[in-house]
Amino acid sequence: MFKDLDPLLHSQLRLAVMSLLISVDSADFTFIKEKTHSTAGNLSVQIDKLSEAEYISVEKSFKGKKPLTTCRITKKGIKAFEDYVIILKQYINK
Amino acid sequence: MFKDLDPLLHSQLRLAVMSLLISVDSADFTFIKEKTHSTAGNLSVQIDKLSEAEYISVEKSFKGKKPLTTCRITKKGIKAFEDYVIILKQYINK
DNA sequence: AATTTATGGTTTATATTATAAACTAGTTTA
DNA sequence: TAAACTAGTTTATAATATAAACCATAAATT
Repeated sequence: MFKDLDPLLHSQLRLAVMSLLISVDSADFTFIKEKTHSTAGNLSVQIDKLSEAEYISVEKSFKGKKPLTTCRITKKGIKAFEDYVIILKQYINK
Repeated sequence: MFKDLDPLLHSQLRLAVMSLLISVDSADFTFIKEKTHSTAGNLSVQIDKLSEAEYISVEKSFKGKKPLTTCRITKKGIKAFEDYVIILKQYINK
């Protein structure tokens, strides 16, 4: 009971990002920003953290002349998310 | 999708405390401390916060000659916990 | 052509939170 | 009677989240 919750995932915005990415192949910065109702600054920081932990991969390219940041969840990220959910359920199921 | 998570509950220790209290009539400080593997200092602070929000009620008395702090979840706390769980599930169910 | 506005972010500063360490007050044990 | 223990609280510090300010380029406006 009450195993530690991965602090990287136990954050509203990072959890929302992971939740989003787990159900799509990839998503770009603007899309994630809209879906999560986050500010660009906050999202930028949180994407960096998830990326540094290798929970997601980030690819920077251009769409026409505009920069495009594309995110994907990694295998490590999927595993971490699934583990987090299992532990979290111990807290919320009664 | 991605409604805000009550920041008072989206904290590992406070969530553990609430999770514990929701399934018992009452619990004292030491019991909660053991069950949640927390330090007394941290637990004291977090109990105060839950108490100030009126998510729990705190009663200070004596067991023999030793101080005894007894905590109970309130109706407001039960409601907040239940709401939190509903919103959280939107993040973790795919 | 030069200023303004928009896009797609990053960096930095600040507010909030969590945690640990130190402290209080009294009790039990050696 | 001194040391160690119980049951906490308070305070200081470290970590985190968030907001505000900034940067570079592109597109639109005057």
